[in-house]
Amino acid sequence: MPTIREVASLAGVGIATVSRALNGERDVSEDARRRVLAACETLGYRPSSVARSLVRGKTENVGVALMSRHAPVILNPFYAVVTGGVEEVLEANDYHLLLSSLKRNDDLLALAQEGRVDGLLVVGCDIADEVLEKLARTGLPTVLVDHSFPGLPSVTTDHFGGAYQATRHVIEGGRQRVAFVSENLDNPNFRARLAGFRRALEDAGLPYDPRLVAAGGNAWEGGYYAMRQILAAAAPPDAVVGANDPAAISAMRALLEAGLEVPRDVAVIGFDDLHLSAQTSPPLSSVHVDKQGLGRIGAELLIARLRGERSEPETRVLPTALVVRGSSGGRA
Amino acid sequence: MPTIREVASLAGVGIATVSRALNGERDVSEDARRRVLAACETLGYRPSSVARSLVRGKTENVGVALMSRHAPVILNPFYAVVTGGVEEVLEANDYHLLLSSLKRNDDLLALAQEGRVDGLLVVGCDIADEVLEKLARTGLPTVLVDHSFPGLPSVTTDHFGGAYQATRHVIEGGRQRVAFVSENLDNPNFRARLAGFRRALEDAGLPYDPRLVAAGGNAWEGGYYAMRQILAAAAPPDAVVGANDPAAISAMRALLEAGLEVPRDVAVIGFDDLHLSAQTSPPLSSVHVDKQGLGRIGAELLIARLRGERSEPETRVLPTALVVRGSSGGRA
DNA sequence: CTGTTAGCGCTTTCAG
DNA sequence: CTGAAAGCGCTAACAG
Repeated sequence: MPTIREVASLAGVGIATVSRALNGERDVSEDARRRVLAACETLGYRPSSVARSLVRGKTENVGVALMSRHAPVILNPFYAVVTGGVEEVLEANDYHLLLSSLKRNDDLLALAQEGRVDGLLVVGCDIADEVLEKLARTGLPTVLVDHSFPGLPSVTTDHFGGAYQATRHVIEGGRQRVAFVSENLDNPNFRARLAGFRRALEDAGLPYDPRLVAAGGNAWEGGYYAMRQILAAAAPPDAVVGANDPAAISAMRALLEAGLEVPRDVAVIGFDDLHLSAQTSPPLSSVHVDKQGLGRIGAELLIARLRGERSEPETRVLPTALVVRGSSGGRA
Repeated sequence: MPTIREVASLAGVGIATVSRALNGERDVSEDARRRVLAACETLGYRPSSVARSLVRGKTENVGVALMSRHAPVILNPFYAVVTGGVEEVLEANDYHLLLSSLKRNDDLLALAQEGRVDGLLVVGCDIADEVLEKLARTGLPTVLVDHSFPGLPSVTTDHFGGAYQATRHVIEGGRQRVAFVSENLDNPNFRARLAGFRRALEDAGLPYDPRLVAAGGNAWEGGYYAMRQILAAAAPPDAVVGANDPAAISAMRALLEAGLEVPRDVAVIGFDDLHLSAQTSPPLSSVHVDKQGLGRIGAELLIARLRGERSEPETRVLPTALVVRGSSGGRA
């Protein structure tokens, strides 16, 4: 790899002039600039981004850290779309995207402190608060996506409101025994969704029956097992709200196996509105989450911060939208 | 951010000792190492990866360049899975993944020459040969994924063989008028698939009718338009081979609209075996492509090269597998 | 307008 | 075993 010195000597100028010519400053004679450019061309020279980063103190890299138990993370249809939104904005702003799937909490701090990136987008809510605390203290510009934490800017979804919408929707369709299935009930986002579900029940004057709420494990099949638990514990519900689409979809399977028909016997609605949800039969109703917007806005927030335009932690909550398809239709 | 100098003075040693202690060399007294580690801890120090990269001449970053007309590229279900495979291997080998979606051919060369990455995985076959030529000349360790080019190591799929399998499959099912629908016929991979299709026809003693081959544009709906073209130009085929799954799926829609039933009237089979293909109704038969394997093996090839273990360009062709589902079933 | 110089933070000889 | 010193390739004052 040629260096700036070789370019300088070939062009017959000093290295500072090469630097100036390449960085588009105007204090360079047309003649010198031409010679420099020509030398770069023949040598195939490009300034080393590493050397440049060292002296300028910034890398133009943004880290996207997705923590998940399911690796590789990019295969998760939710996060893949979020990442797509991030990608779009970073690219438009000439930042490079460093994709990092964190196996251990420690990896995040290492990434934040080794100076490989100018800022960090932390996606998902599987990060321990204690790590977030330390992360905030590093001072590295950071934005949380799909998660929030005091002291850190973030962009999230209106989980409570979305679940409220979904639940009210099935109730308005005439359902009275509404169940809630989830992969787990620890995830803060799922908890918020459950809270919205309960509030909707309450507002409709419907009783809350704990036997109609279950978690079946952190996997695609979680909803299936949750549904079976519910079916085993009580009389079948006439509606099911899934904490997310996979939970709802796999719950449908359990319903089917139990001889229940969707939506005739049981209305089903999911949450997230993944692309694949429209493909099930019957097509799954869902609560639309602006996944790309999450990524896009997260990246925008971070970039504003990198440019020094913003400082105080800012929180953005994206609204949801009810998407009614066949699975939550009225009774036959 | 603390520097090595601060750590050194806090620990009461020279910076060289700090460096040695942190890089696990043994020429450091237990006592000194302990003091250094303690100092790092209290200061929250991590060596700057940028400075380290500059002196060591490597970044531990690997670039993944996906060129596509469809941005953001990660939303493409094929490449997303390929990237997942890459991610898995890079992470296991402590490389960071720099995701780069190239808008212009020029971006690739810039990425290759600015020293931000130690090696490059170029995914997809939308890169101009002339750019690949230049890329090879940069000397940066590079592996092509899902594409090949003389002089560059690569990992690809047996497109010809896969299409041959698919076509023979429908012929063995008793079909005689087999069509081929694609997004375009310029993409070298699609051309290879078309060639496999033709060979299968030939080997079965079936005539090749150009009116049964069409391209409908580079979009999800490409297969739909291609199918309509074919339906308009000739008597309906009794089987359709899609150059990829999206083409096959959208072709099914055109068939349906024309009053043809799948698979009774027309057998349909795709190529790639995307996750979503199993969800259509009837579920789409397809030629399975080991997408994760493409990414995984590409990354392995690159890493071997970065470690200096390999040198001569090596080409790997991954086999395909026929996946029979409902769409290519026998006539009713 | 231009060249010289001093680092950016680290690793790595090279003498102690 | 350890510290001083020399860069890695570049940018940014600072004098011409």
